[in-house]
Amino acid sequence: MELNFDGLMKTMEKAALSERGAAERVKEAQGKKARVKAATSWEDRWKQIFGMSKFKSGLDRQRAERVKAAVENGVLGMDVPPEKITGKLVSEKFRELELAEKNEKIAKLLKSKPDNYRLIQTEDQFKALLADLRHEPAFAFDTETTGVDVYQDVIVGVSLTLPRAGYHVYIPVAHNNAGPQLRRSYVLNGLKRYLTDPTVGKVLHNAKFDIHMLLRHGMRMRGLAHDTMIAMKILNENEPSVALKNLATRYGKFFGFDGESHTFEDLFGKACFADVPLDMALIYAAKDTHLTWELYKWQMEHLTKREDLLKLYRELENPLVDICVEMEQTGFAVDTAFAQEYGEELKGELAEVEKTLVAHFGEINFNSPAQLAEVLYDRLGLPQGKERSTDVKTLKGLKGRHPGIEPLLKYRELTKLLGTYVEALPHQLKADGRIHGSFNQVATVTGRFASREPNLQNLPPRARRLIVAPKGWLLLGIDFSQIEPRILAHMSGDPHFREPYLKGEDLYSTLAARVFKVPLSECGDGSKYRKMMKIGLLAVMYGTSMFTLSEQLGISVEEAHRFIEGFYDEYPDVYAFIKDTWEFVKKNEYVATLYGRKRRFPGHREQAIVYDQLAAKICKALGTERVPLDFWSNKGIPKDLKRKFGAVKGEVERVRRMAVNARIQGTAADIMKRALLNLYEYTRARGWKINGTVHDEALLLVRDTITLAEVEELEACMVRAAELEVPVKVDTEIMARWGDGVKKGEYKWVA
DNA sequence: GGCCCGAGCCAC
DNA sequence: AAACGTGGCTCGGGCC
Repeated sequence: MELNFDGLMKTMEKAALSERGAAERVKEAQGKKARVKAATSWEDRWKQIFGMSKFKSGLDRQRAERVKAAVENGVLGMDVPPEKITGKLVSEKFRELELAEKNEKIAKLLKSKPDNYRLIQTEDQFKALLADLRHEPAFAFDTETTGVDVYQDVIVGVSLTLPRAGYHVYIPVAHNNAGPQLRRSYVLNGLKRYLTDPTVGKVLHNAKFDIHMLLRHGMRMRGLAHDTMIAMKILNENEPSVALKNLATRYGKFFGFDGESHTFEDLFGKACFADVPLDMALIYAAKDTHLTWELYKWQMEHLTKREDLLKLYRELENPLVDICVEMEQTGFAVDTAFAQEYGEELKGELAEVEKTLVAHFGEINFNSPAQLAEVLYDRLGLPQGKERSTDVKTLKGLKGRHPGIEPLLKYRELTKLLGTYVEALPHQLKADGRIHGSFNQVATVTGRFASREPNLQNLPPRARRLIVAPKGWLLLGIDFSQIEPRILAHMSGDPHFREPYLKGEDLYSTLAARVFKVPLSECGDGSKYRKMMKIGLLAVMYGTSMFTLSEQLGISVEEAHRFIEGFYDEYPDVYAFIKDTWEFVKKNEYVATLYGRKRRFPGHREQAIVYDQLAAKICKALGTERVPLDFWSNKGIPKDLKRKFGAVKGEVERVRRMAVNARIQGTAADIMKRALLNLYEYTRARGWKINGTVHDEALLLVRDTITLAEVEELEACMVRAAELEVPVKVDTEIMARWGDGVKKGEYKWVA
């Protein structure tokens, strides 16, 4: 636990963790249903269904109309005749409530204006501000904009908090129908030397957004000292919302903000900030930087108590913000002609397959699992699992049973490729004809990047081919080879496991030969032993159950168990690594990566203690060393033990899997982030760009005059990012089209 | 018509 | 009772 306020954090983190649990959501939904049922009036019912705080859009008015209709038709079955609804349309009533609620919040907001919030509207006021800014080694900064599209919207005002001078300002520059305002260019020019000076610290909440917005107006901000959104995720990766106002509402009492802080949407709904009156805008916007600064100080209290986290934040996450901005700004070029052509080709294929499917199954929607299940299991009487699933695995199992299955699988493949990628990507182009997705450095609990709008990390090979390098440029893909097993080799310290890497042998072949006790010559590329070993090692790292592993390998559960036991016998330190992780997370409720990133599991200790105690009792009762694989069907386990153990088994084992995985996957993520920093330094000096990252691969945009020596220097940037006691290897692909390149040895170098 | 969720599936 | 970790997108279908 990083933050001191144990009770609060514990509750918070528990809530956050449970939010991830589907069971909790179901329970919540059931509770909601019950409350709705119990509501005695239409108003109550509305509240329960939508929540009073959510009155904001025209959409809700539409809903309201429907509620009214439902009331009138007696559908809701309530004893509230329509005429009793205050004589007005329901929608009007809601509009009234909505307005009243908003106005109340806004009135409260206006009344709350502190004396040190200042509106800057004249040149004199602005010059006085700049004079004070000269004495600030660091300040908080924020932009207000017409919207959240960083490639379309514009800045309508900026706010600053000057901590030494002790006041907070909002400078409107493009508000509609408002009082006197300075011009945007004048204000940005005045602030430029402070915003671009790397030695003047800027503190922002979600700096990436503001850096993009400043770039819209031709300014490159430098000198990000602290990003409170990112730091929050480092302090608590389970934080459910890192929206500034939500953090203020939740933690504000620890840094001087009592009561609720309303989000923009709460106060202004879908309005454009340019239309917000200046007095209101001041309080809202100046509060943003004010909050950001206080949150920053509070976060620093906690970070300084945890040197490892401070280091992780300062040296890794904070400088990465600039790289995220660069990746997003760079974007990906799409070969639209190829996309068009390929799309047509796929559509042609799809039409053929559809014809076949109609002949087999009739005119149904083949995209609908429900309709499909009805045809497959009810009409055609194919053998159904208990779940009537229509997923690929199930369908493959039914292949021999019906001639329509094969084309159905083909249909799935084609619609996925076409609908999710080939047709979708060209729609994502921005004004400059490139795709600018967003990369989020703190979206995952393990530290990996996430990518969205579109997700460029899950393009299948065939869709990657739509992405090309612009003329005069090349795409460079440098990926870490087997980074996760290498991390396991390093962290476990297992000398036998490290051996193949140190000797330059193939990992899986060597492992397979040892575990299966067959000559190395029988474990070469493509051999069944090597294949099994590869899956087996993945199972070890991901904590796969013996049941799943047996299915994957097509062997019995007992055989799978013997296989993994055999592996642990040969590599005892790997086993110890896993057991140590379990012990550590039981004791500390967190695990850490090689570079200090933490994943916390609040509340695990208690459950793990129960788990271990009950496991010991079961072993004693059975006279075995471990809880048997057939725990659930085992008749020898006393009923009450079975019930009690069953209650904690799933969750404890889940945490243990996540903990082991977080150490390995998280360390790999750290290494990639370190690599990106090295690459950024190298490419920036040459005007090249970092394009993106796909977990163990860095994508770069480089000039086509690049030399072999330069490629090798880029590779060195990657390799030296990993400080492992086993060699680290990278592979580079040189491409004009993503996924269609050559290895550096095969490339025809210009120079 | 938008929101939400599950099923299914793509990547590493 | 549940069986593999981390994500995001599309679709159908239910909701109002």
